[in-house]
Amino acid sequence: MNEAERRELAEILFPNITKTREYYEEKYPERNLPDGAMITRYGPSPTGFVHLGNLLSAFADMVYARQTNGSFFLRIEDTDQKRMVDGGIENITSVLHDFDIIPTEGYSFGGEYGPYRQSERTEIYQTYVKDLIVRGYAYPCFMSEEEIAAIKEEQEINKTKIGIYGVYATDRDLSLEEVKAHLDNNDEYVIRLKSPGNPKNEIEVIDCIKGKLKFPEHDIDTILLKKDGTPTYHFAHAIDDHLMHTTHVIRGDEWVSSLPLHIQLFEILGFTPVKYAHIAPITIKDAETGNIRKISKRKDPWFGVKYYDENGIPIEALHLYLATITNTNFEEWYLQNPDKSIFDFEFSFDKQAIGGTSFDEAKLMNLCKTYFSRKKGEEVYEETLKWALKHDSEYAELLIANKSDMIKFLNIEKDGPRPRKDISKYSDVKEEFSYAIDSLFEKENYSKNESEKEYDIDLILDYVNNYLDLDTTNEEWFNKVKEFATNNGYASSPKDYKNNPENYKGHVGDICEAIRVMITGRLKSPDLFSIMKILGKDKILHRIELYKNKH
RNA sequence: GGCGAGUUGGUGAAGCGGCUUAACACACUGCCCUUUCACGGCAGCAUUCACGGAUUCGAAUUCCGUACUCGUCACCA
Repeated sequence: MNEAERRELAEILFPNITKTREYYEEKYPERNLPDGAMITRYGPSPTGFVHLGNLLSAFADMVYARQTNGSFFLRIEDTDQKRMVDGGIENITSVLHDFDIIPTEGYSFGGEYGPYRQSERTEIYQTYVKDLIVRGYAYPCFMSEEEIAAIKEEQEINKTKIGIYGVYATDRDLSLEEVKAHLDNNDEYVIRLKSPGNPKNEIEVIDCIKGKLKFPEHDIDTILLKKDGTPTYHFAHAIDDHLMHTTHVIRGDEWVSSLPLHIQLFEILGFTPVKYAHIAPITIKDAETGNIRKISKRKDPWFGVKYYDENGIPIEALHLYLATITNTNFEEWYLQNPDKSIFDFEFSFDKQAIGGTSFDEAKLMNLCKTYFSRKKGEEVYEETLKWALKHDSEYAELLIANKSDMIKFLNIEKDGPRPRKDISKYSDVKEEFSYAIDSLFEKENYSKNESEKEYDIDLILDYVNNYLDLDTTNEEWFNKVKEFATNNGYASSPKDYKNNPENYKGHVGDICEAIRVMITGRLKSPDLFSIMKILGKDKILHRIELYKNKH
C-alpha cells in the first residue's frame, strides 16, 4: 500500500476519529514541576484485589514522587472487561486510603491529565492508531483464532519463536482491495503493530534497578487494538505514560520481557522514552517443597492486603516494612534514626534489591512490636479502638466502657527506657490484656492458664487482707511481699531458695505467681503491682473468689 | 524450548578487585539481670559467598560454562 491508500484505509477503519495527535499533545502539556521531579503512577486492573506486591509498587511510586516534589497518580487499567469486578475500583481506592498511600492525582483524585480510566480513553488510543496506519506502522489483521493457534502449534514443533511475525504475519501486506473485501464480508479484525525490528540487532535498555539489560530487537506484530477497538496493555502504556508525562514506570518484574516492545512502541510513536524501574517479585520459601516461589493468593494468607487490616497490623509498621524491602539500606538508617519519618529517608533505585525479596514475617512482627512499644497507652488505646470498631464491635464497646482503666493498663511499664514489647497487632490487645476488662476476664475464667500447679488460696487471701497496701511504691510493696514470704516459710529471694531448697516451701516468686494467676488468669503479665493498683483491693478479692470457685 | 534475570548463614541482607579473619538486622542458643513475661547486657551462630574453569600478585566481587530458581513467550494486565 502506498501512502494515499493507507490514508484511505485509516479513514475507512476510523471514520469517527477526527482529532489528531497534535490535538492531544497540546491538550496535555508538561507539568510545571521542579527539576528532577519524578512522575510515577500506579495502574491496577479493576479486579480490585490488591496484593502485597501491588502495595509495594504503589508505596515506591508514592515515596519517589514525594521526595522529588513530583506527582504520583492513579490510573485504572480497565481495558479488559473480563477483569471488571463489581466494586473493584472502589476497593482499590479504599485500600489506598486504608494504607495511607495517597496519590496526588488520578482516578477519583482529580488532575489535568485525565481521564484516568483507560476505558474512557478509547478515542485517544484510536487517534494514535489511525496515525500509525497512515505511517505504515500498523495494519488490520483478519486472522482467526484457529489460524493463530495452528501457527503456534507449528512453531512449537519447529522450535522456532512463537508469535505473529515475519512470514507468519500474513495480513501484513494485504492490498487495499483485499482489506476492503474482508471488511465487506464483515470479517472481524484486530489492529497489529507492523514491527520494524530485526531480532539480529541487539538493543540495550538501562533499568533503574536492574541496570544494563540486553535484548534482541522486537519483531513480533503485537496486537495494538483488540477486535472490540480497545487497546492492549502495551499500547495503552505507551500512549498514557507519554500523554500523562510519566517519568518513571515502576512496575513488577514480570514486565521486563516486554521491554523491547515498549521501547519500540515509544520510538515508532516518536515519544521520548520513559525510565523503567522493575521491582523484583516478593517470594517465599515454600514450606513443602523448599523451593523459592512467588507469593500466592491461595497459599499465603498475608499475600492479600486485607490480611493486614483484618489482623490489625499498624499501617506505620507496614510502611516501615515496605521501606525496608524497597531500599536495602533503610533498615540500618531507621535504627540510627528511630524518631524520623520514612519520608526523611532518601530512597534510591540503586539500593533496591535486584533479585526476589523474600517475605520475612518475623521481621514484620518485630517492626510491629517496636512500633507498639514506643506508643503511649493513650495512642495504643485509640488505634486499637479504631481497629475494633471496624473488625470487632463487641470488643470496641468494651473498650469504650473501660477506657480509663484500659489506658492505665496499656501504660504499664511504658515510662522507662525499656518499654515492653508484647503486642504486635491490634488484635493482640484483646488477648494480652484480657484481665483488664472484667467481663472478658470472667468469660475466660482461667481457661488460658496452662499451669497445673495448685496454689494456696488461703495464703494469698491472708496476704491480700493483712499485708497488701496499694498506696505505696513498687519497692516498698515488694519488700512487704518478701516479708510476708519469710514469715510464711518462703525464701525472700529465688537465690536463697536455689541454694537451700530444703529450708523453704518456695520463694517470693512463687507467691507472686500465685497472685498473678489468680488476678490475671495467666502466668505472664506486666508488672504485678501496677496491675493490682489499677484493679483495687475489691476486685482483687473478687477475682480470688472466682479462682476459688473454679478450683 | 527461545529470551531475560537471580543464586552470600536459620531468615532479610551488606558487599561494586586488596580496608572482609563477610557488616547490620531478625530469629535461634547459652549466660547475666530479674517476682513472671518482656526489656536490657554479654557471648555464640557462613574459615566462606551454588558448582567448575579462566583473568589477576590478589576475586564473594571481572569473564566463560554448568546446575538450580524465578519471570515471560494471550485479542490478561
